[in-house]
Amino acid sequence: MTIELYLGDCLTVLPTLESGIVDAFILDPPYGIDYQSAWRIDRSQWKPKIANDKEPFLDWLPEAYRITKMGGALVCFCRWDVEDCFKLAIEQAGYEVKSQIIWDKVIHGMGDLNGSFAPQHENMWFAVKGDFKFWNERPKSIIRATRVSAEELVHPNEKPIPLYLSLIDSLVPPNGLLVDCFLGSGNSGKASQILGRNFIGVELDPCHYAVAQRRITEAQAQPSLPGILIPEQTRLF
Amino acid sequence: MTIELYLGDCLTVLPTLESGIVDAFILDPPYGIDYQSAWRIDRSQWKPKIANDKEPFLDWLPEAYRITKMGGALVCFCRWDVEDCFKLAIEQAGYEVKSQIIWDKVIHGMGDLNGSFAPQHENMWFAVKGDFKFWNERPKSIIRATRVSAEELVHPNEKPIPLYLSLIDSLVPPNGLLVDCFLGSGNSGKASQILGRNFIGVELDPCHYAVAQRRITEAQAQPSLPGILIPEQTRLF
DNA sequence: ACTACGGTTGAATCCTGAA
DNA sequence: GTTCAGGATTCAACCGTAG
Repeated sequence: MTIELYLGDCLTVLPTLESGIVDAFILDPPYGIDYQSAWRIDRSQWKPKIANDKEPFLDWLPEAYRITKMGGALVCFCRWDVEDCFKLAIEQAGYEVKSQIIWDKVIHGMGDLNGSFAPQHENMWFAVKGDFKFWNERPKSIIRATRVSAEELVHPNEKPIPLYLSLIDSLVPPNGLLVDCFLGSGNSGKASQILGRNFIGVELDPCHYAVAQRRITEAQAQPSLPGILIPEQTRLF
Repeated sequence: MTIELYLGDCLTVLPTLESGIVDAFILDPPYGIDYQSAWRIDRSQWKPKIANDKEPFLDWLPEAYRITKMGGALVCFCRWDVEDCFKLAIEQAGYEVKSQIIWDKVIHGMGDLNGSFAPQHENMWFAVKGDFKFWNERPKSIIRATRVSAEELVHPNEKPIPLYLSLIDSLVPPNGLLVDCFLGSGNSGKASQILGRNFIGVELDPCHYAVAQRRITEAQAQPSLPGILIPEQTRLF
């Protein structure tokens, strides 16, 4: 098993990688950043309501597609209010979107307290290049995993390790290669290491990179991990 | 409490209603996927297709918006692969989309067995007209409710009563008015009756209308109802 | 009252071959 | 070429019945 970490911009790192080598991308790109996008897209087709003229960052998609192998996959986190433009961009890069995956965060967030449902989920698009088959069991479209608690949080949009464990176990076969070019907290890499999959990670921010590198390379003996939640049933009405 | 049921097209019934009287719409329009339910070898057991289901049906939205009161709400079911055009149409009618609600069906469906996550959820858009406030508790964005069992199923895409109970309880205050102009099985009306909210229902198909009418007006003494599921926690990894 | 067990089903999707 | 009908397929949850 190999783990490679790069400090740098994915737009410069991805082009250095060979075509058709990646079994799966699992990543969590910025939902809205100040960036002058080179992405050519018919804006009349989507109406992202992103504050401060910020835009979803999508320019990495064509390179990601290039280095994905035939039969490989992509999982891209996105919030419900920007998911339509992510979906369009993923399709325009060449992928076929096959499923919407729901991360059930178990513990809800805040948002508009009076006029919106308490946000207890986040979305992912599952897309494939060519003829994808699950190497093992077929997973389900809802994955329950408790949010990382505020105290342990090292990155503002950190996703929990059990969530990554579930996704990686479904999508990356043994000896397969996982790539995350928005490493953030490094949890994708840590989960990849736990499951023994090959991993390439890229992170732009030196602070986040240092934290991620420490976490991924730190002692491999892991204590008990918090789990994916299998719900049981109780009556309410 | 009043319950009014109309046999007819919502495009002709809605215009006869007064403006600004509706607290909430909760409805389940044709998705536009031309789905054949319960595909089985024994053709006599096939459930009927949905009428007018070649394309998402959206023309009712402007009239729905007109008769919604300021501070009123709309919940519209849709599937993940058609939700973007529903969202756009809801916004174009004048509503503000505030939340994506996930119905966790507990039991997954079939779909592409090799290359898609087993579909275990359906989506709803929650949208408001003007300044909406929950009259009671703030609900969460994921609602778990087991699919209607096959024997009781009277409509191919019947949604379970506990799901409606949860939504109505959140969105329609006591003495408020709920409207569903795609009545189908009539479960929205039945749930409304159980909770004592005023209700207006419209259904185009005479067969579905007859069944819905019988169910809604039948003896009000209800036995114990199956429940919304509150998941508990189990470790997997 | 509880457990065990068999039967049934799904707002699917792909593929093949006919029309 | 293109549309359409029909057959094959998974698996966890649920129901009813039997013990």
